[in-house]
Amino acid sequence: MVQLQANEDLIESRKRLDAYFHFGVSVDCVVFGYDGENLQVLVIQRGAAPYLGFEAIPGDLVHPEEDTDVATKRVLHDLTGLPDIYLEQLSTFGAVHRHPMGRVVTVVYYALLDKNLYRPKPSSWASEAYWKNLDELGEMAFDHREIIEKAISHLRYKVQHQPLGFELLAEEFTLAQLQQLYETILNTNFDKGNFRKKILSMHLLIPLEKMQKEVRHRPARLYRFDQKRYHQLIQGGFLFEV
Amino acid sequence: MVQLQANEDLIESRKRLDAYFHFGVSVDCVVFGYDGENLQVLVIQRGAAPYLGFEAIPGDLVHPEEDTDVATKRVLHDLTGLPDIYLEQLSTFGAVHRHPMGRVVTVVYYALLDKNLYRPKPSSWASEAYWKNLDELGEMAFDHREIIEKAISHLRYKVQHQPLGFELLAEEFTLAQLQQLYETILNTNFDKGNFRKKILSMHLLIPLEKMQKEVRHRPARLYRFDQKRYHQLIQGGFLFEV
DNA sequence: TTTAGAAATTGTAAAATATACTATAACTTG
DNA sequence: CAAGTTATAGTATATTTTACAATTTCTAAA
Repeated sequence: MVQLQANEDLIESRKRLDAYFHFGVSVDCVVFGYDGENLQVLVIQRGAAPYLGFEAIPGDLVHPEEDTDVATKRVLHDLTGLPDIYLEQLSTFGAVHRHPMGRVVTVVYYALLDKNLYRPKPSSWASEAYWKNLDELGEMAFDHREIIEKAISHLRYKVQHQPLGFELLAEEFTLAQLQQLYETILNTNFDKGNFRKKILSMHLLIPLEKMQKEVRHRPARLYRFDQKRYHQLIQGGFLFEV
Repeated sequence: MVQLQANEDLIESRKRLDAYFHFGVSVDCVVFGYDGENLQVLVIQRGAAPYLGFEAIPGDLVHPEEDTDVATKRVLHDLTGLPDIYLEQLSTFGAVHRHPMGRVVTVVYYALLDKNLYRPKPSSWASEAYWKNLDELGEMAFDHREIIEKAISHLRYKVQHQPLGFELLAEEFTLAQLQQLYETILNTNFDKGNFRKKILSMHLLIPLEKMQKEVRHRPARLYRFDQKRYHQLIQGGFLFEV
């Protein structure tokens, strides 16, 4: 095995490279929610420079001694009060002048969640935190508009090949609710009977002995997504497809 | 529209945040090649500290005034002589101690190419540049081993839903070559006749009036991938599936 | 109590695809 | 020309998808 160079050499090299070590790194979170009708994204209003007063997605600089994955959860919690939810990395944006205060490369994560489970509360330098329909987005801070667009197209693609959608629904849901969600995300229509058959044939849903309540028509059966089964199936080469 | 804060305020904020601006950002490239039998990855041997003498994937620090996308092409060219090929961003690795010389967050890109078209030549601080079979990888510099693993599983996934594989073959190829490639990447076997029918039924291949040469048996027809047709089809909601 | 309305759920026949083979064609080399 | 090797075409069956139609089950109004 090859030896690492002695420590003094490293320090020497590092001095030569000092000009390269003036980047900031930030994390930004695109958090998707769903209100039963529209796909939404969590935005904050900035109470600090730059872009004071602008809408933005939750994000902030990474601490010098902090993994980016860890920073994401801290930042999201600090700004919006959301707890430790599952975030997946989307992409990194590294254009030179994307941040007015210096060179900042941002690592973008995204998450999907059931709106009814969490209520965002602004804190730290976020003066507001609320949900916004995708088609009502206006100008935003930095390149956040572009970031959201990329997250949406990623979501559209991914939702067809992986059972992501369930994270946007309550734990117990009807097939019609699931179908409505897919129709919203993918902007299409499915045949009711065929959608049902397709989804049920995957055996990824556990039918419950409970029915929908408070509807003015025949109530539908409630289902729950079978996470464990899904992981078993993909082990065996199963491909999810809507 | 909200006004940006005055410039002096920004400078003041920046001073408070200076501790956050000591990151380095690097780019790393996982370049896949295919020799007709094995899937391979382009590695260099490091001729500079740290990890002097170790194998690594081509990568280096991003310049202060350089987009990450641009840096990738520069770095790959500087180290291996490869020209401006198409690279796609894979993921970003941001663990605190992944680089011994300081905090370096790396943005990883990957590319697929036909080995016969380009011959890597080491330069700059790369003392060697060569192809290596995936199953012959040993210890590598930094977290590059982990990076390659992630790139492989990404490739395996992606190749099933997008016609990526063609970039690993010569421009003109036979159906058997294409099948062999898919079998290698996905580590399965397809029925010859059925694979042929499936692929041809997508109408993504242009049959040429040319035949394979220099084989000791009946020569096969050559095909070319129809990039234009593919883009038309996905516009209309077409889903590629092997 | 009955009935209309609204979905949920089930069923079905035809069309399209996938699968497992078989048969034949076209080339090279001895 | 025969043997070897792979390409290509074909086919019959099983499976899945699709486009509907029919039936069930609830609420709310009559």
